[in-house]
Amino acid sequence: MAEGSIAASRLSPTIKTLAAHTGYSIGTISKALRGSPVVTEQTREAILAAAKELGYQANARGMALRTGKTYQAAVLMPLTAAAGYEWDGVEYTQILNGISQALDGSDYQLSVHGYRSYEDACAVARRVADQKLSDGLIFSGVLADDARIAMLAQSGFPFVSLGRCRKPLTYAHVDVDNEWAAHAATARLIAGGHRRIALINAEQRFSYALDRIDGFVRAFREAGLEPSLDLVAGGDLSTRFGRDSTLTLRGLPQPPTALVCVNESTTLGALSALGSLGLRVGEDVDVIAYDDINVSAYFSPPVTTLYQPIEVLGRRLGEFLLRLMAGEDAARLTEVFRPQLIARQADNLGGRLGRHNP
Amino acid sequence: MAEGSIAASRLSPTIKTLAAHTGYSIGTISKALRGSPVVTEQTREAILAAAKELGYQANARGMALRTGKTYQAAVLMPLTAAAGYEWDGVEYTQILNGISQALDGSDYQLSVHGYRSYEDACAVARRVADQKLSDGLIFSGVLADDARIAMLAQSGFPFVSLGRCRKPLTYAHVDVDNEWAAHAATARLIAGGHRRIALINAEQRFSYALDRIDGFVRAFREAGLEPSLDLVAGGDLSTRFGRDSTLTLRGLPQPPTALVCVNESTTLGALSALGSLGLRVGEDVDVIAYDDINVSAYFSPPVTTLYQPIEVLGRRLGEFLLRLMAGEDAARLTEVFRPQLIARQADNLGGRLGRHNP
DNA sequence: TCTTATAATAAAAACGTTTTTATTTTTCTT
DNA sequence: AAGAAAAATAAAAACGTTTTTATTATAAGA
Repeated sequence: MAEGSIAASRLSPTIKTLAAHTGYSIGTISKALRGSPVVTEQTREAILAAAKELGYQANARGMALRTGKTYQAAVLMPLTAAAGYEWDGVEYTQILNGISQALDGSDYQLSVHGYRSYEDACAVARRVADQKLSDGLIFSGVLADDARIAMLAQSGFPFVSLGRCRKPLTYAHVDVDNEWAAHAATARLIAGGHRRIALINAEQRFSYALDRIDGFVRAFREAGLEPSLDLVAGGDLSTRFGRDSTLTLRGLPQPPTALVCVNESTTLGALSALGSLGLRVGEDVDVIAYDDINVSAYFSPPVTTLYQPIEVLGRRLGEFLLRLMAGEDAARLTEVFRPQLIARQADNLGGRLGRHNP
Repeated sequence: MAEGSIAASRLSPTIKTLAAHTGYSIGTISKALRGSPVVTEQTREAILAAAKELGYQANARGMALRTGKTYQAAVLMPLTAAAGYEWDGVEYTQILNGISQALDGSDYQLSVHGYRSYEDACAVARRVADQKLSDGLIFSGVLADDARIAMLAQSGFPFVSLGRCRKPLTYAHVDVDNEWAAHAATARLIAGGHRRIALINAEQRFSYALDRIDGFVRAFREAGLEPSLDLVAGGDLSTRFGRDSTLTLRGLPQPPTALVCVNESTTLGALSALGSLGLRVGEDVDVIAYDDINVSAYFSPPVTTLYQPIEVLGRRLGEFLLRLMAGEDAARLTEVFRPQLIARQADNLGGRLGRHNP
């Protein structure tokens, strides 16, 4: 008998197998499995026992067809195949890591949709929502005025964004307090005596790039100084960009004495540039980096960072999406993280400051 | 009339909508859409036109239920949430990138399944295959004797592995010629005069770790030398491991004068360790790194690497999986890539070698 | 004890496809 | 021009669920 049921379960058991095995109808089986109160406790137990014995697992496609749900949680992932940009998006592993952890144990599978440009991302988001390719969506790289947020918020499709746009819309999101972080880094360098401070930043269409400039400017203003806005470089956040922009900035008549780098990729490029210029971090130039994959400690020398493990944000993204899909109100599903300052350098050039600033 | 059809397509059109619109039966519609030869060219055209007009997109769940296919391509992704290991798996973004590119335009969606240990990976692989959660599977981190390969090859479930096991099985795979790469790096250092060479390697249960030791040993043997096997360190490939093992090795009575690092993460750790020991790359110690995300050029100083963009492997993984799922023979779907040597250092300590080797 | 309400379960319909079988229409033979 | 063969299409069944509706068994009320 045991062998019989094992043989029968060769091709995985369906609700019909359970029906045949228990004598109940498939409708009753379904209700018992879903925990409907109309079925007797005794019946449910018998069905659950049979399900366990046969190793029954509900067929996701059958459920999906009937309920209209997909049991998929989609993530938009930037694809950058261009040579020299291989570092771009290294943090995505950690984002997916976090989301995957959050989804673990839920009924949802994680599916990844690549995109190659912002326009592409919008098109993919629209397709996912229109065709109901998933029950919810997560994406990052939010613009100041982001069409995805506008579109999805209006259509009511569940989504959580990593980053906030600058429109007064209500939507679930997770973000880093970039204004605060840029302010903290800049203020620290100003306190160390720096006046010519560079900000190696993202392109200004990105919301977080603007946030960082805001914080950068505020730090100067609070110190009663004019911000060195001519030293704000905007670009893709590749290692190459970090290197090139650092070289360019250091070539100016009044070069920066300190750098604020907004991710680890640009930091690596900046350090590479400083190295090839023969400048030593902590002596000739100070660097403060933003770090989300805990890599700055291994640079030589280790640099001061604002550290916020992005995997934590990923986990929260996943949590929020699950809660959103379960019907929770998007307005309550928002969180902004403040990174932690990890001081590894004095940030005052060991006191030798003042050469460029009388 | 136009407004009517647009209004009707509010909730996406199904095959029934097309039937009503064209007057044909749903069976004929289906056949026309699938390109069956039994339907008249004229009919097909009419149906295709209607499909286009209404913006018809086949419902994946309906197809999946009927055909038993899932239209999902699954990837197993290692999750390492432990602090200090955030760099672990940075290359996964590029792997997913490549796979995603390959899948682009196909009917398959990319789904990601996380795992936390080898045992977990086996369990997930089994679940994916048993429950038909996807039509095919891609995974990496292959062991010398890998249960996933054995299991999947036997069951006939389509899969492509990134890496080869050491059992004589037939299965689709993509790999780097690790034996060749380790040999190339080691031979180059030997030619530079080095005799005490360290290999910062993965744990020896991994197939590629053994491959690298093979190449390492072969280089010594070909030079008529005894391999410095006491300088082979095995561990997780984290930055921390790279740092710690370098510190340990350099503390030996006869420390290595050169390091071969098997990925960029360990390289960063090793360079960090050398920096804090006050040793300069290219003067006190030579380093050759294996690099798959093109980052070594930005280290200070840039190190010589064996470069193989992993995104290319990812793309091939995706291609192979598609072809496998289309029925192609696994035996023909294998490719081994030889990385490119990018010389950025002399690798002979600028000639000052010989101190440790009389 | 006989209705009647209620609880428990069974049966049927539906989700959107593909595929098999049945029917109608057309074309070819003679 | 009638019948048979072939072609084209329609109808029905099936995939595995959930949900609605129908039926049966039980309990309550008089």
